[in-house]
Amino acid sequence: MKEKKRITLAEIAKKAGVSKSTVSFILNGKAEALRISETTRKKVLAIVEEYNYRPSIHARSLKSKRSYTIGLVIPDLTNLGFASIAKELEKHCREDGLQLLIACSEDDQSLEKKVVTHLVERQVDALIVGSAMTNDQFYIKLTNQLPVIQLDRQIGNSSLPLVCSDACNATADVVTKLISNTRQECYFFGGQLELSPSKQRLDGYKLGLKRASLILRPGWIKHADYQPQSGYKMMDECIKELGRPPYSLFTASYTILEGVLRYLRDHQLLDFDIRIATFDDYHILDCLPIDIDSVAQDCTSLAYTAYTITKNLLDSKETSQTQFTIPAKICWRSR
Amino acid sequence: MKEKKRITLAEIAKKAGVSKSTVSFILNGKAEALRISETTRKKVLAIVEEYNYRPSIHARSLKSKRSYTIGLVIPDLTNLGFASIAKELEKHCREDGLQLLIACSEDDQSLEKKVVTHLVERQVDALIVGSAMTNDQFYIKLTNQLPVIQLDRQIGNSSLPLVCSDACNATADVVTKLISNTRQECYFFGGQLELSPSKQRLDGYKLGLKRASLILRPGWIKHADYQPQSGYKMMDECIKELGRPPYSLFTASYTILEGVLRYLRDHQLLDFDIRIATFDDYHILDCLPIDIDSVAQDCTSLAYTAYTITKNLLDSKETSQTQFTIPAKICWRSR
DNA sequence: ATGAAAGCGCTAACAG
DNA sequence: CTGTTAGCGCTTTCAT
Repeated sequence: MKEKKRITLAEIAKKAGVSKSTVSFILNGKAEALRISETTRKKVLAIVEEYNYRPSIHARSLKSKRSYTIGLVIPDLTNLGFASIAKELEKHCREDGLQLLIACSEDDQSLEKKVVTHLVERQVDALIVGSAMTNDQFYIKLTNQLPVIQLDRQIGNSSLPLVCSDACNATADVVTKLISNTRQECYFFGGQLELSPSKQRLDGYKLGLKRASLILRPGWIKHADYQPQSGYKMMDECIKELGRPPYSLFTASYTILEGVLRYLRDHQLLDFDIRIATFDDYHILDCLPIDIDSVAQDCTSLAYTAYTITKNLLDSKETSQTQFTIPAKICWRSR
Repeated sequence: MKEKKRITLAEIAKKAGVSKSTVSFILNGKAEALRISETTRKKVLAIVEEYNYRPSIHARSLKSKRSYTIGLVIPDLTNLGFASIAKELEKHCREDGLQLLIACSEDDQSLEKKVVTHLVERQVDALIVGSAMTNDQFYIKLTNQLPVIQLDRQIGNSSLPLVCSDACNATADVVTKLISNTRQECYFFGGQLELSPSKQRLDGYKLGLKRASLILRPGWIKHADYQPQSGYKMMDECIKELGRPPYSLFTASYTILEGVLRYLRDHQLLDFDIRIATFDDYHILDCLPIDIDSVAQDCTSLAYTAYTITKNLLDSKETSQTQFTIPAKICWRSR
């Protein structure tokens, strides 16, 4: 590996017959502010072009105290929603010459602290987090070093900048529809209640019941985590309690739904007349024997909004609003 | 944002009453090589600890010509297989104090070049690519700057280091089983033939036919790309040709399978007695009315192997073998 | 309108 | 065994 040494600013300056600062100014768009002659500018740019010069990001970072990177911490890259968001953010960053650093927390608070610390040591200029924390104190402390933006999940009722979906209303709509089919029973299988999206989905469910004038019965709401196995187990419990599958059911995530479906399949209940709706949309829902309405988050918009806030904060543009709610879409499939 | 200035090497050295180099050596594990006294070492480490000193990665990079980052280029982060690999790689990197930089190419060759160029400008120490190229010339050129490792896809028959699944054998097994159920017909729906995994899957299919002593009929093999719509379309064509769904079918990816399933659903054919097997494993396959055998790549092992090769190349440990084939697993579901 | 020069924080060769 | 010192490539203030 013969390190093909890249050309440096100094060499460009020499070739152009000007000083390093001149080149630097031109490259950083400070040419007119300093009234550098058009001639010099053109000449320098030509040489830069010719030698395909690229400034060293590290030298620049060292000097300017910025790393031109943004950290993204999410629970899990294999979760389609977070992966979509990551992909969008990466694109926006790249288009602006930034680099996105992605790290996963596995929804483990201590691992989350660890990966965040790593990113901070890497001098990320800003941090976007889908946090598993229940307290924003850790992030508040970071706040005097860099902007921290909450994505998809609110930590407690933290006042840090936030972008998340309006899960409540869409969930309520879907649940109301679920009930409207003359079913006087509707279960809810959810994940960890400590996570803000869980609360919202539950609130939406309750609102849906209310709108359908259905009174919540004890036992209808089950909570575990977002693993498929948990969905399986909740279904098992539920059936043990009822002696049959519930007439209708809202699952608070696709993963929980998977567990439920697997249960139904394992027990040959896919034909049973059960109505299901779920949070999260996946293409495969179009292919199932059961028609499942779903709430789809607008990942593109979540990512775009989070990115915009981050940029504004980095440029320390004063933004009055820092908490954003993105409407969720509903994919209707039920008749 | 009052930039809480972090403490520097120089300050640590002063506090410890030693020189910068001493501290640097101690921190870089070169203490014993230089026989630095245990006393000094302890003292320095104590101070480092006390002030929670962290070296500036940028200063270090500037000096040492390494960025302590590895670039990963994949077609799409929302593809579960690639996301799993990315997640594993990120973990390995983090544990070694490296940072993984992830970028998506969207399977677009010119975008791929662009993102690679970005990563190279960021001075990544190595590059792991799931490439959409058909010619390795672009990467060969990079090779004199940094190690390039092919992941999951081989570019042409490039001799660059490579880690990929043994798709052929597992596919053959699954196809043989598919046919064994006394069906004398077996279709294949695949993606872009230019991509090496496509070829392998096709080879596996042919091998499977041969093992089952079934002669390939013209028209059985269809190729488009890996989009669900393509699966839908291929199914449509197929049914138009046959006047009924095929008796058995191998889909070369989960996405193609989705398209097929959607077609079947849209046309109320889910009950038709069709046998399907697919490449890629997803939990949801356990929940479908059709029992679909699937070939599952071992992402953990793919990632681990790729990472190990990369590390060896970075430490320029001579490794004789640079091309690795990871066995794929089969998830049997059919009776 | 342009240049000189002082670092940013670290590594490593060289000198003691 | 430890200290001195010269950069790495860039930004930016201050001169000219």
